[in-house]
Order: sequence, then C-alpha cells, then structure tokens
Amino acid sequence: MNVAFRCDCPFTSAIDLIGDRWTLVIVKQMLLEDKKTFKDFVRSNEAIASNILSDRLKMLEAFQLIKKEKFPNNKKINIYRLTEKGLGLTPVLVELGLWSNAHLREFNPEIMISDQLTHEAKEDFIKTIIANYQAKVNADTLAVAK
Amino acid sequence: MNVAFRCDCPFTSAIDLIGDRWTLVIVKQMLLEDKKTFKDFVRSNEAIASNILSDRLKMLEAFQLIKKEKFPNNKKINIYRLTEKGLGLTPVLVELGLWSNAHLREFNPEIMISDQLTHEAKEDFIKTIIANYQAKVNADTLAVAK
DNA sequence: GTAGATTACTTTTGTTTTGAAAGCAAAACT
DNA sequence: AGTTTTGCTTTCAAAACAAAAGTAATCTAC
Repeated sequence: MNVAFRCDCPFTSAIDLIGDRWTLVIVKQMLLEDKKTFKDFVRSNEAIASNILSDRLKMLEAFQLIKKEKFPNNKKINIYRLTEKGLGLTPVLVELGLWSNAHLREFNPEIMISDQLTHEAKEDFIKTIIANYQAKVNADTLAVAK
Repeated sequence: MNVAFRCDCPFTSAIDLIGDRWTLVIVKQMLLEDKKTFKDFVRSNEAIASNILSDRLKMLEAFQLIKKEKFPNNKKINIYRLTEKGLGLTPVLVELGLWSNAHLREFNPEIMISDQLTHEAKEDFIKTIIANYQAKVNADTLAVAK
C-alpha cells in the first residue's frame, strides 16, 4: 500500500491513510479484540489475507500507529501494539460504531453494539476502551517478566 | 461498488460501506464545501473520475445517505443532498479531522484545520456544521421558489 | 538432536477495482 | 437550428486485492 496524500485537506489526508477495507479493521481488532500477533489477525473470523496483512502492518508501523515488539522469551513471535497515534483513532471507531448501530442495522440486521456504547456515554466509553487496552498491555508485560 | 457486509461487527460494517478512497470525501464535499451537482464533484480540486463518482452516488443513494433531487426550473441538473443518515457521519468526519490535525501533520505538513475545530469545541462544531448545511439547503430551496 | 509444527512472512497467479479518456444523449442556452 | 452543458456510460490499461503455495527461521516433542 503506497500512501500518497492527495491534498492538504485534513479529512482527505486521514482517508488517504485509513480509507481502505482493512486498515481500520486491524486497528479495531487490536483495540477491542485483543489481537496482537500475525496469527491472531489471520485466524480471526474476518480473515484478512496474509499478504494484505503484512503490507498494512508495515504501513501502520511506518506511520507510527503501531509498533512491533518481541517478547524477550520468544525470538519469533512479533507483538504488534497500538501507539498513542493509533489509540487516537478510538474516537473515530466509536463514532463509526454509533453511526453503524443507528443507521446500518436496517441493511445488516445482525449488527449488535455494546449496551455501554451510547451517545451519552461516548466520552467515558472511549476512555474506558483506551484504559482497558493499556491495562492489558501492562498485564502481558508483567506476565512475561515474572 | 458492490457493498457486501463481511460480518456482524458494527465497525467493520461501517467500513464495508464507507471504507474506500472516495465515499467519505464526497460526503465531506457536500457537508463542508457546498458541492451538490455532478459537475461540482468532478471539477473539485480532488478531481474524482466521473465513473467512480457515478457509482458512489448510486451507492450513497441506495443506502439513503443522500437523496437526488431536481429543481423545478431545471430538468437536467441533479442536486444531491445529505439525508439525516448522511449528516449522521459528521461526528466521524470531525474525529478524522482532529486526528489528522494532531497526528498526520508530520507526514503532510500542509494540513490545516479550522481554528474553530478543537477537542473542547467538538460537539458545538458538529452542531454548527449540520445547522449551516441545513440552512444552506433551505436558502437554495427559497431561492428557487421566489 | 532431529523431525515436525508454527510463525511471519514472500511469491505467484488470477480477479477485481480503479481511473483516465473518450463517447453520448438529453436538456438548455444563444 | 446549432452549440454547449450536464450527467452520465463505456473502454481499457494499471493498480490493488486475494487465494494458495512456498520459505526461512524458530520452537517443541520425542
């Protein structure tokens, strides 16, 4: 994926980066579904092809939305983590989810959103998601250190 | 553009619809840049190809994000207007813009966002954008009626 | 320690989508 | 009546996507 910015519009520039079928799905899987290794993404029910995944992970790393780490006790498995820049997309995802829930259910009736996610509780929900993510990362790090 | 929902995830379903290079750009141009006719979109500096535009307008209409109208005094020019569903994407665009401004400037230095758009003033800004859009639509309608 | 499995890719080979350019019919100006 | 404008559609080359197979490095079980 060769990212080139079309113009100086902030909206269009964001779309240049994340306006495709997979980039935001990967961010969502990291943020909300605890996916962090290549295998996690490939084996998910959304089933991204491995070449596309490889390409998008590289792009996300190049733009500093994620960082690649290895655990000290395993030289092989790469762990992908959201950076601050990546976590900054949480409000975008939340707004997408709310819109989807309100306006897309009629076309895809199975859509089901968390009870906790309402327009009123939006800001709290965003904070909670980010806090949960960071807590999970910390827990993983401690589990390895022990 | 053949929209098919991959799964029941609300986030992914939204991406199935608007996760491409042009759909959200068109919505942005309608909402913020007063574009409303086929020509307006084709002639914009973002220069969408007419076949892609035609396809996306059909999709947006099929999913009721926009509606197509004609002015009574002109049988030819189609006027495309955002519906409630389409206007509902305003918060998504605003969050994209804020994220872009905060995190993409280093890669695309020319990005410039309105002074009025800050994290604090977000909700007001969303309301203002929508109110301005609706006011403009009403003004157009009155201009024709007179 | 070595055979087999796993992980994170890359390569190959099609298919689909995109986009530039040209074409076209209906309507609207002149 | 002739030209221009508008809103498309068609054509075709290029790029992106995706399924499948391949590969190298590492890990795991015996």
